[in-house]
This record gives sequence, C-alpha cells and structure tokens, in this order.
Amino acid sequence: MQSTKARTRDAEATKARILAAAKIEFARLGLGGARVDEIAEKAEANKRMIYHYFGNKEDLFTAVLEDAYLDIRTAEQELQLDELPPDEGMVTLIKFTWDYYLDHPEFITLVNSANLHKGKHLEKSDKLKTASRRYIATIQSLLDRGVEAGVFRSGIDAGQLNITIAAIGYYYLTNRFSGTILFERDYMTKEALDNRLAFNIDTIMRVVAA
Amino acid sequence: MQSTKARTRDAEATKARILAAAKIEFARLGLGGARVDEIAEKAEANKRMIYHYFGNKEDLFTAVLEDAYLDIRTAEQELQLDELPPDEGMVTLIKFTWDYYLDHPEFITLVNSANLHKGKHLEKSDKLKTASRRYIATIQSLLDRGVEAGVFRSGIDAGQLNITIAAIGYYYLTNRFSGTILFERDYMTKEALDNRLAFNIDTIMRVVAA
DNA sequence: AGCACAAGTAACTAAATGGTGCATTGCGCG
DNA sequence: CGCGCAATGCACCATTTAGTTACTTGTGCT
Repeated sequence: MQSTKARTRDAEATKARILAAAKIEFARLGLGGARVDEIAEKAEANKRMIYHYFGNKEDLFTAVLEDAYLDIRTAEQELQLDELPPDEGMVTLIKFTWDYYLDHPEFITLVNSANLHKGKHLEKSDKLKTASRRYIATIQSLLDRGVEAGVFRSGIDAGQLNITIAAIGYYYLTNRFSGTILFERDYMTKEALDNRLAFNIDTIMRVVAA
Repeated sequence: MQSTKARTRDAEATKARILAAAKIEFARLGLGGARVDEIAEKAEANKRMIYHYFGNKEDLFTAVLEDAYLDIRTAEQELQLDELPPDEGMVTLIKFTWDYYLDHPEFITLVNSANLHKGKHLEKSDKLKTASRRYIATIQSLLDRGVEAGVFRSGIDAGQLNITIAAIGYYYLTNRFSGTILFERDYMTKEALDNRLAFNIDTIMRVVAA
C-alpha cells in the first residue's frame, strides 16, 4: 500500500521531475542545445537516473514530446465540442488552440524541435497517432454538423482547416520575437494578443461560412 | 583590377563559402546543434577563417540570418506588386510566399532557430527593419488599391494579414514531419502541395473579399 | 530481523567542441 | 622586384559533454 508520508525514494516522482525539467530545457534550447547535466540539476535528480529511466538523451526527448502532445490532445477532447452548436464549437476550438499555445509556450518550441529533426522522435508513438486521428474526426464532425445546420459551406477539408487553425495562432507566437523586432510592434501586449485572436476567429469563420 | 584567373586567395569567395555552408548547417541542426568544425569542412575553408571573418559562432549565425532575411525581402520587392491589379497582386504574393518557402526550406528552420533564441541575433540589423517596413507598406498598398477598386473590404490590418499569409504556408511546411507522421498523410506529394496552395489562396481571398 | 532488489550517488572517461597562437604564403602596390 | 599585409593553415588548448563504472542506501516483503 502507498503510505502518505513523503518517501525519500520514489521512482515515479523522480521520473516525473526529470520529465518536467527536460521539457523545460528542451523547449528552451532545443535537443542539441539542452544539456543533460542541467536537466539533472533542475530535476534535483542524479544524472544517472536519466539514463536509468529514459535510456539516453534522444529517448528522453522522445518521452518529452509524447507527453507534450498527449497533453494538448487530451485537453482538446475535454472541450466536448460535440455538445456545442457547430459555429460556437468552431469558435471554442479556435480560442482553445490559441489559449493552449499561450499557456504552454514550451509546446510550440518542442514541436519545432521535433520537426527540425524530421519528426523521427515521433515515429514510434502509436498513442499519438490515435489521438491525432480522433482530433481530426472531431473537426470533421463539427464541419458536418455545420453543413447540416446550414451555417457552414460544404466541401471543406477537415485536415486543411485544422492546419490553418493551428497555423494562424502558432506562427504568430513562435515568430513573435522576429516579428516584434522586425516589424517594430510588440506582439505580446494584451491588446495585441486580443487583436490577433479576434482576427483569427474572423478569418476562420469567413473560411467556413456558408 | 580583378583578374579572371582563379585566385588561390580570395577573401570574398571564402567568406561566401563559409556563409553558405553555415546557412546549411544552422538550418539543419540549429545554432546549438551545428558544429563549427563541420561548417569549416563543408565550406572547404580552414576553421580559423570562420573566426577571422565572422568573430565567433554566434556572430556567424547572425550573419546567416541577415543574409537569409535579406534574400526573401529582396525577392519580394522584385515581384513589383504595385503594377498588378490588387486581387491578382494578392494571389501572386500568396504564391510567391509559398514557393519561396518550398524553394528555400532552410529559411524556415533558420527563422525558427532565431526565435528559439528570442530573436536576439536580429536586434542589431537596421537593414532588416527597413526591408520589413517596406514589405508591410507593399501589402498595405495592395489592400488600399483593392478597397478603392471595390474588390477588397476595408478595415483589414496589413500587419495581421501579412502574418496570416506567411503562417498558413510556413506552418504547413515547418511541421510537415509531425503532420505526416501523426495524421498519416503525406504532406509533400505534388498533389498535397497543390491542394494546400489552393486552400491557402482560397482562405486569403475569402478573408479580404469585399 | 534481514534479505533482495530498486533507487540513488559520486567520480570518472573518452570524445567532441569552440576558440587561439603563431608561423607561412601569396597578392597588390610602389 | 621586394615589401607589407591580408589570407591561410596547423597544431593545440581548456572546457564541456554524453554516457558509464562501481558503489551505497532505503524499502517492502517474508
């Protein structure tokens, strides 16, 4: 039985601390830039534990990616979009995507890193594929219901729409530094963020409108 | 006077080879992942030359970024969008942006790397700021002419539209690996690319339509 | 109580890495 | 034609890095 007292040895807790620290470091510096020693220190764990639980640096990166993707896909499912009218569901999805990126900036840089390495760290994960399929199905169902209700036009590809919904939020945030510097306009004030979200909702609703 | 015979010593040529090799390596592995020795070897130059001409690794990265950004901004200006009817100009711009990303995949990963490091390598470059301002002005002018001609609605923010045009192409391509794996759909077949471009043109034209 | 094994630690290593000191060589100019 | 300097090359260094070896210690179970 699991006792309530704080154990000095706790495999699960140590693993979790390592994963959390690794997520931060990989997000901050990329796979190539992150340092195993630094991750161990931030995790308040011995470096040996990283190799004990995760094998090596690349496998740790894989674990971090899987954890990050699963988190967003789980949160998306919890929206229960099927229970909303289609147009309302669409706006909810756009807002959710935007807010998730804002609240989890590490997700974006992790995905960038995964793609810098041609996605090879994602290949093994069937869990992620399943979750992704379900996600697209949710959007497809939103679209179908919208067409039936006469609020969306027909013939929209759910895959393309999904990409676009992600893109217009993701790009703004991932490239906010170059944008802020080159276009001399602060991307991260509350006003700027509100404006962008409004622009994005408007964009998608124009794209799907009947 | 510049002689035509191949010189065994040519500062400009050496610098250019280093810059080209560095662009490839930084694009491939990021700032943290790229190796100075590897860059020197690919450039067929001695490592010493990198430090001689560029100072250090970070300054080399800065030079690469500046070169990459200047290239796309220059190419954009050469489109001469002012000479086209506004709707045609808009489609031309969307296509150009897409084709540029496709033809220069290194541009995307370099921009990602620049932003991973919070854009600090871009800060010094006034050249880039000037070029960026001119670029936004071009889009604004397209929009203005379109409103005047009655083909675009008024009140569209040129900055937001610019971001969206870039985003819907950029995101698709930068995340093509994770997309291909997770959504089990090849992002890079000719058909897939054509479909995406068509979807993007359609998206933007719906957004700007009067 | 004490056994067996998992959790945890410290010190180490071999290789890689960014960066330099210093000597050499070819080019352009007077 | 030979001088001065920029261009180039080689060997080297001090750190850093991912990964490992060999060990100790706490926990749950009987």
